[in-house]
Amino acid sequence: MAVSTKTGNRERSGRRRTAEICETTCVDVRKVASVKKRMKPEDSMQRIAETFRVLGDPTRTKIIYALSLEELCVCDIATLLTTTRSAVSHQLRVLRNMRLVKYRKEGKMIFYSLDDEHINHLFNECLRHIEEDE
Amino acid sequence: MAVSTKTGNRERSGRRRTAEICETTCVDVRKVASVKKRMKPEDSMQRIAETFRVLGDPTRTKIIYALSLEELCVCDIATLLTTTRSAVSHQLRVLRNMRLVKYRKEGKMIFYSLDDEHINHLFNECLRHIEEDE
DNA sequence: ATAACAATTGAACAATTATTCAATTGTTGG
DNA sequence: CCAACAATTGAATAATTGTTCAATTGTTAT
Repeated sequence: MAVSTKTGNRERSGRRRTAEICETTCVDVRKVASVKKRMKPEDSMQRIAETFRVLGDPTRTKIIYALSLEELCVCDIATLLTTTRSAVSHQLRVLRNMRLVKYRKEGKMIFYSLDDEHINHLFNECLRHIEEDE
Repeated sequence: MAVSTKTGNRERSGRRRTAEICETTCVDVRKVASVKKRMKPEDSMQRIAETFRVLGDPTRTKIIYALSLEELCVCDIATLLTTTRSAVSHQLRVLRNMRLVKYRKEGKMIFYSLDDEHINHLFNECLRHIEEDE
């Protein structure tokens, strides 16, 4: 949770004045204001963070990559990743909620696939990043 | 942690046979084998996941975006995000370890900036994804 | 040298979250 | 209708992790 530092959270230390000055002397006020103006709105940032976070779990990462190759059912994915159907199902729900995957019912089986091509691009861009240097 | 499901982890339920059959009947063995062959190696997956995970914290997301606009010192960032220098410093370390940001010393101040352009691309691709539908 | 201060670091705490197990839902075939 | 089974769901547990506070490091100016 974001908490303001400038407000007196050092009241009890007895050296309030020094502490407060310290908070601001090195700040380039003009620069900070300029960047602040150009920042994306808070909720956009939250959604970006959430998207990355969802892609940032190894199990989900693998599910996404597998689905970029082929449409698969829950059982296929569980077998592929050597984990339980339950674990896969839980993670698929997260991916569904973020609209990263879509599904198609066929009898009692449900086939999952990627929701759109952006996710593929994101993935490839990330791959390029990690494969690039050294 | 990945744990095999096929091995008898239902031994005590007394209905082992049924359970085991259930694990495999719906699996398209051929398809799974084909996907498995085309999957990236385990350590690549881990690094991709880790990269996304690091980008997936709101504080870090904002730091990254801010640095894509301008080179900033720790104090600037803390002011911009209304948080403590300590919190920012901790997160910058994470970003440094992942080689997502680089820094430059000038006196007792340290200026941070993005390490390469890939991160910008990743970010823009993600923005396009969240801004696209509805 | 010493005071001032930007930045880092470590430990502790609180919160989030991935997996497991068990139970349930919904669909198909006998 | 009932048995079989693919998939989902909820609760509990264990592990990870972000922030805070306090202390420390390293640099500059007096």
